[in-house]
Amino acid sequence: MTFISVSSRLLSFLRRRRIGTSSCFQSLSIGVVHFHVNDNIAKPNSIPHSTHSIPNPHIKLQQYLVQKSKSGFDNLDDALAVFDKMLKLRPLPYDFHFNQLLTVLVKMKQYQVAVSLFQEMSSRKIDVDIITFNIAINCCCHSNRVDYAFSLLLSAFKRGFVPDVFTYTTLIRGLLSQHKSAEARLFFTNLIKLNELRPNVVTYSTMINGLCKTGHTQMAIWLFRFMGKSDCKPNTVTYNTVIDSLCQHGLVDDALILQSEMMEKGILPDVWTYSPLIQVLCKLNRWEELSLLLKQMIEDMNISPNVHTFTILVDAYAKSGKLDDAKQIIKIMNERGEYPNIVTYNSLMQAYCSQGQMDEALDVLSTIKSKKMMPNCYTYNILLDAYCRELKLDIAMVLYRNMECEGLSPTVVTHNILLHGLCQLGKTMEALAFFYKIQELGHKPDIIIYQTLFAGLCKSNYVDKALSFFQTMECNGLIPESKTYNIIICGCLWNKKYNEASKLLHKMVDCGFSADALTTSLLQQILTKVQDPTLLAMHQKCLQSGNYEQ
DNA sequence: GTAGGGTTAG
Repeated sequence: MTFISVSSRLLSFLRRRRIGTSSCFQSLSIGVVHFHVNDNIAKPNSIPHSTHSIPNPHIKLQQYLVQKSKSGFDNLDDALAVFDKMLKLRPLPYDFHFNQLLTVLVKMKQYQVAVSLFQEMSSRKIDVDIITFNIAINCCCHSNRVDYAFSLLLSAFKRGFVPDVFTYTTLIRGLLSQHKSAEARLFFTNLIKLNELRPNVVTYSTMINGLCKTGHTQMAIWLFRFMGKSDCKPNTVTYNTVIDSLCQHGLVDDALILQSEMMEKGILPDVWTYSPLIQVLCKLNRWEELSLLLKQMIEDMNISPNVHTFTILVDAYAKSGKLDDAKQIIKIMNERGEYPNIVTYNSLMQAYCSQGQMDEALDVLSTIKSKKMMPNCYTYNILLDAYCRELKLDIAMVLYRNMECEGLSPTVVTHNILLHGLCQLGKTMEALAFFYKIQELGHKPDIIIYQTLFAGLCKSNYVDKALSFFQTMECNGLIPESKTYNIIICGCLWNKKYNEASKLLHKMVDCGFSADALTTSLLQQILTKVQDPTLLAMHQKCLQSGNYEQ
């Protein structure tokens, strides 16, 4: 069942409810209670007022589940065995016992298993409540089955349950996580209009986060400001979400203003408030402000950086060539018990690689292994890239084969690094063979792989081949970017193929690309060879907009 | 029982 069909049915369901069908829901609700009373199997269906009325096996079960909700199950089989035992228990455990078990599975991220148990419970007509439905709906959303989540919502309606703010917030998050932001917005506003939902701080924060993540930052900020004027004020999570989004968009000053604002309002920042701010200040080389912010965080607010925060610092120092500072951070991490993880070590490794200190980089690999950590694809890609840049393709290839021995599947990034390495060495035919080979292995080339291939082919004067692959790429549904055009136009000019270059520039214009500095320069070169009024107009437009580099 | 949870590679 698709979302659209479920969604439209749902909204009509809600509308019907607004037009005086509340009695229908009431009777449905009574029907559910009636079902419990007359059922042959003795099944308690609501939480008893005191523990005196809970049968002894249920008390033991509850104690066991409370313990498991803290520690989790060692493995899935144990959880399933408990479920089987619960099914055999007479009288049957209460709905909240089943909810407890499902919640443990959620904590173990066993979403699909939880949904299966929910289905099993439904088929055995075991009593559930709206919380059970909410857990199942949440699990569907986490498994990217928002369509099934909506069909569960319909089932809940049909069984007389009244969805609550948890149900709707979960579904909104599900839609947003599936990039269905338009549907989420419509769902959210319609529910409010129909008085079905009174959003709480989690609902608003969920919407704001989803809007930020789907590129609707302005709308997210509008909603955030709307919240500020409403009865439901933003909390730390809400502020963190917006601050993070502003940082992602490079709007660090706005983010810093928001961080001051939250403190003035008495909303305490946490480590997650500071991490994106730290990251963006590092990126912009605003070291003095960074040091003030770190001082505020650690000394004034008494917030300790976590592994994530420290890793941001290691990476920033590494990228700025401040290798000693990066090493110092690692030392502090070890002293404070915030031990470096694979990401931290990868950043450190990159620092050594960028300085050409390959022996030290390999030492980091040994450290990773000695600490019983598993190198990941990033680890190998960093090393492979460094060796390729040093034109040591043989070593890179050995490492590439090593990846598979360690159970790591090379990614499209790995293949691009090697393809680039082959092209750099002028081994164009080997590069082409490698390009075919990765496809035979089932890897789909992306736009960057194609760009590497085009650059390699053009460099070796195989521009016709590059043009032919350009068509193949488009047939495969990949949309060229302005960089893609620039590479291939540059190749055409290099090979004196002015008409082909001109055609590509026309195509760029037709596709709505505006010329950047490189395109403008290429355009100028073509105009010295080809008389073309359209390109001339384009070039003049570029010069007027100041989009030109010598 | 619902939100954030973002760090590393081409």
